[in-house]
Order: sequence, then structure tokens, then C-alpha cells
Amino acid sequence: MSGSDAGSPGLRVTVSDVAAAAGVSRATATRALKGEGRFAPETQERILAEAERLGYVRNTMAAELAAGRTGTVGLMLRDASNPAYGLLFSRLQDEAHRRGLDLVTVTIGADEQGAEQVNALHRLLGMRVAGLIVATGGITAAQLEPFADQVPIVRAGRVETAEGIHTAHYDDPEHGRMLASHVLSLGHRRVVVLSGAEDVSFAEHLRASAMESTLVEGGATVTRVSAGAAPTDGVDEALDAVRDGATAVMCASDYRQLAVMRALRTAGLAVPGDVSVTGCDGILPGADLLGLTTLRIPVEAVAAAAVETMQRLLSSDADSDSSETVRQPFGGTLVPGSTAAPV
Amino acid sequence: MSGSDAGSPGLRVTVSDVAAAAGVSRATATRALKGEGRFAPETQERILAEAERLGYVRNTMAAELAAGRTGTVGLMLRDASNPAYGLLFSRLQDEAHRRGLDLVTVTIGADEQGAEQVNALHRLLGMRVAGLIVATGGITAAQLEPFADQVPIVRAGRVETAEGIHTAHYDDPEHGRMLASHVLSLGHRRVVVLSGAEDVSFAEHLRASAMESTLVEGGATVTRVSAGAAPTDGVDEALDAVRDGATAVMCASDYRQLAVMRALRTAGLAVPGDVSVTGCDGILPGADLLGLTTLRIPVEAVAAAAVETMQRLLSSDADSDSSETVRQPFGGTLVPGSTAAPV
DNA sequence: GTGAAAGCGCTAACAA
DNA sequence: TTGTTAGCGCTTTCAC
Repeated sequence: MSGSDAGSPGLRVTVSDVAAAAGVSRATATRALKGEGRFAPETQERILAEAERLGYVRNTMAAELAAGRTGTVGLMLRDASNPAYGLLFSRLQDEAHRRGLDLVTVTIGADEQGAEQVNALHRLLGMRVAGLIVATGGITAAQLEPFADQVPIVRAGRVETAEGIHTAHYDDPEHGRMLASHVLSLGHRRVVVLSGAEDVSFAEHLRASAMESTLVEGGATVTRVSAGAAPTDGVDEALDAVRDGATAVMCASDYRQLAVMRALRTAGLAVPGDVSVTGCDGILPGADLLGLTTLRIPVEAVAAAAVETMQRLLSSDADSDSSETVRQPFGGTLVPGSTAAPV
Repeated sequence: MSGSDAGSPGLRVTVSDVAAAAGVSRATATRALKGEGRFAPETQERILAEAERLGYVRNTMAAELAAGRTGTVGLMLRDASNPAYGLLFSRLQDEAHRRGLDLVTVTIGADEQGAEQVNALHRLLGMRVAGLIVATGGITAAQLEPFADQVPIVRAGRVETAEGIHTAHYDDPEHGRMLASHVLSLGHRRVVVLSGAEDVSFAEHLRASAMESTLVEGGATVTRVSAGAAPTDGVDEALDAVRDGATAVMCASDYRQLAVMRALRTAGLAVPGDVSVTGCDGILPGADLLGLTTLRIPVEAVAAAAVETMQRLLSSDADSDSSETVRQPFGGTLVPGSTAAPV
């Protein structure tokens, strides 16, 4: 808007400017700049030099609009303040980068309503991303499905039942089973299972349900506590059950486990002396120092599989909707720790 | 590419399609869709209905290209597997959202070379973002500076000396001083300061330097250990110093603190019985259970200030480069904990 | 209140 | 090897 825009070079430099400076046409400049098509090596050299000198930065929007395709994959991420999501994010990035995929991310607060989720989805679709990786439970299959046949969609972390939406996810039920078996093997027969309610955290719900049935099958008595989103929710109930005779508290996430341990400490109960406690996630740095008995979820495997699947879908899109819907569950590793001990 | 594209509606639906379906011109459809300009209410209703029915999603690239401006702010982020960055990311998002700013993020692995950083920068600039928030130390002022007068740039987390690049950052030296004062007040006079080298982590370097000078001024003897990026680097040296008589190990980050505590435990040394240990960051969930003596960095304040500054720059761009370069340091809070005790 | 026309910056045939 | 010519999908004066 000001007067002397031309003075300082940069973002408003166009191919035309570069072409003019190099004494060639726009088309030639375009080809030379991206190194595709035919052009004389010396011409390219000159063009590149001018671009450099002018501080030319290609306008991606214009380029992709004209080319009719996009080179980037959109990533919808859930609030990264949770280390488990932060790590997943990080690994997805790494993997994408390693495979030469460009990722552009939009996130949604952990507590956002549906409207915000859809908004974020549209932001990405509006950019006409080549594919979509969804790493948030907040968005439903119904919201995703209409686009599933227009752009490949891979859900990372959470299982998905909708047709056409591929997944690489944590095997939450299996995780619940593994932990429950461990607790059973330690001899516990009166156990509290503390988790977020189904609509609060589906993953926790899956884990907790599996824990419960495994425990029951193993002959244990289970007190199921379904709590809100806050880690401290339901902790009091769990403690009450402990005072009533329960010897172990199984938490559906490490956060709840930490909350329980705090409360236990405050209440003067020893872990694992008075009560055993388990969690699930195993991502917290320092968990080893606390000796947390938990389960390390396979973040790396899920990230790798998600990106790999996306890449495959991207390259095989020629032959229409060929393959089946890919659904890959990954199991984690039990981390025994010292917060759970024999009865 | 297939036969019946028209069959399933969605991403290839254009305004023209919507306009045609509603029996109006493209211009009218555009106005009605974004609710700006003049149009009859009933016309709009019809247009909106058709858009909905056809599953129209505006092509952002085309829209912004035509409009000549962008509504999104670019965020360059460092690897989010570090909870401190994950949290910063999360808070930046929240704040941006609260202020109605759209953020699009690209990340760079923690260990990436300069080329990758520049690549990421260009990805964002290529999108012609309206502003840039940089939350990674990996990119240098020199790389940013050429663009500082074309698009507002705010650095979040790390201090910046370059003209024209605004910052909202952690007051690392002050943090170092606070922790050192605390250690001094506990009576320690032989202290190890363990940090990443200057080129490994500038923040750690700043903290450690401040710790060292504060300690020295306080009459303490300091053993400075400059380590590599891995948390375990330099730990052995630190332990040697402890065996030589040092009574406290001050770590420039919580990660190093955890590594030191692990090593200490392995070596059979008690904390804080045999030696006191401090960290810095205070972000780890569960840090309280470990009783870490650390310093909670003001992530929220930095995020809020960064976004607020960006918004101000965005709205006041009319009056050219009016204001001074904004530089806002924020101090954190000492978390006493139980890993540091009187000598 | 609505439409026609001229691009935004770039790419991709097709000529030359 | 290089230039010419159409657009990509949308926005935006400026007439009607």
C-alpha cells in the first residue's frame, strides 16, 4: 500500500519479475525454477540467480491452483499439551518428512465443540490437501465420511469403523487386557477400574472395558468408576473403594494414575504397600523414576503405519478406490514398574 | 479422472456450480457465501442451501489468491515430543483461536539441519501467510530478517536480537539466577552446573551462564559441564564432580535433571541426602510426585503475549512499520520441591 | 440487488 | 529450447 514497494524485494516478487530480469518468458522461468521440462542450463543458471537476487518465493497458492493438485497432506491434531499426542505429532512429522511428504497441521483444543472441529476440517479441505491424517478423537466418522471418497483419509491412534477411512491405531482393548492380566497375576481380586466415561475418552473406555471383563473372567470383583475429563474426577470414589477393601486401582491413563497417587499420598496410603496402582500410556518422561506400572503405547508404530498408508493411498489413487479399507491395530508393551506389587 | 465425477458432490464443486444451481451469477454467489456486500436475504438463503446440498467447500487457495491477502498466521514449531514445546504449541493455538486467528503449523525435527528449517520457512511464506510466529531456536535471525519487513514476525520462547523481529520469550537468565539463589540459600558452595552447549541449546546456555555467575558471586565454587543434546551427555562428569565433593547439581533442563537422578540412583547416591539436584522447565506432569526442585517456565504468558503481539501487528499494518520492535521477557516461578535440601 | 469482466500468480499444453 | 495462450477458482470494482 505504501509508496516504494519496489524498493525492498521479497514476497511480492513474481515469476514475471524474475523472468523479466532474466530476459525470458514466464514459462521458461517457471520451468527453470522447478527444474522440470526443457531449458538451457545456462538459462536456468541466470534465472536462478535473478530469483535469488530478488528474493523470490514462489506463491504456493497460485502454483497449486494452476497445477490443480497439492503436494501437502493435512494433519488434524488434538491438543498437544498431552505428551502422548505431542509425541504422536512429532513422530508423524518425522515419518512424513522421511517419506518426502509435506505436512500442514491444524489443531483443535481438547475440549472444543463439534463446530470447531468441522471448521478445522474445512480449513484443511479448503487448501485442497492431497490427503488427510486425523489424530483426534473429537471428529466423528460422520463428519469425515462425506470426503472419504474424494481424498484419502487415515485415522491415527483411534480405531474407526466407517468404511473408506483407513486407520493405524492403538489396540486399546488388548492394552486393557494386558494390564488386567498383570494385575491378576499379582493376585489382586478386588480391583477398582477408573476411566473417563465413554463420551469423554473413547480410548479410555475401551481400555477400561477390556480390563473389567478380563478381571471378571479372572475371578476378580471389579468396582468400575466412570469419571469426567479431569484427571482428578472419580479419584475420591476410587479411594473409597480402596478403603472398602480393594487392593488395586487400575487407571485408564497415566494422568489418572498420577492423580490417584497424589490422592493416595495425601490420604496416607502407601503404594504399593497398601494398594497397587496401574496406568496406561507410558509416555511421561520420568515415569521410570516414579516406577509407574503402566503400558507403553506404540506411538512410533502407529505414526509410521499412518504415514506409510497415506503414502500408498496417494500413489495408488490412479486406479480409483482399488484396495480395501486398511485397519491396523498396534499393541504396546507392558511396563511392570513398582507401583503394582503382589497382594 | 473417472467417469461420473458429477455423481458424488464435494471438493470439486465450485462457486460456479453453486451459482448455477441457485440461478445466480458467480459474483452474487461469492458475496452471499461469505455474507459480505449486497444481496437479497432470500437469494442468500437459496445459495447457502445449494452450497450445503452440493457439499461445497471453498477453495482457499483460489480465494486468497484472488483476494490478495491471507487470513492465516504461520507457526514454525520445534519438535513437539518435548512437553515444553508441546505445551507452548497448545497454548499458542488456544490463544490464537480465542483471538480469531487461524494458525497453520509446520514443524521441524529437533535435530534438523538448516536446510530443513529454510524449507519449512519457505513453505509458510509460499502460502503468503499474514504473519509468522517462530517457536523454534533452530532458525536464525539471519534467515528470518529478510522477510521481517514484509510480514510481521514474532519469536516465541527464545530471545531475539535482530531488529524488526518481535519476541515474547522466557527470561532464561533470570530463571538461572532464581534457581542459583535458591541453591545458595540452601547453603551449597560447591555446585555443578550441567547444561547443553551454547550451540546445542541456547536457552540452556543462558540459564547455565546466569547460574554460574550468580553462584560465583555468592561465593560458591562452580564446575561447569557443557554437554551435547542427549540428556545423558555430561552426566558422568557431573557425578565425578559430586564424588569430588560437590553438594549440588544444577541442571539447565528437567530432562537433564531426570537423567542425573537416574544416574545418581544407579550409583547409590541419595537425593537430596547425598546431593541436591535442580532442573528447569517445570512442565512434566508428575514432577510434583517426584518432588523435583525446578522452575516453572511461563508458557502461558509467552504464548498469550506472542499471539497478542501478532494480532496487534496485523491490525496496525496500515500505518506501515510504525512501532518499535517489541521484546517481552517473562519470568517463571520457582518450584522448591524436595530434590534440593540444605547442605 | 445483481451481473459482467478483469485479473490474482502460476502452470501446462501447444506452437514456434 | 523458448514463447504464446489459456485457464485454475475465486474476488472485486463498476456498471446495470
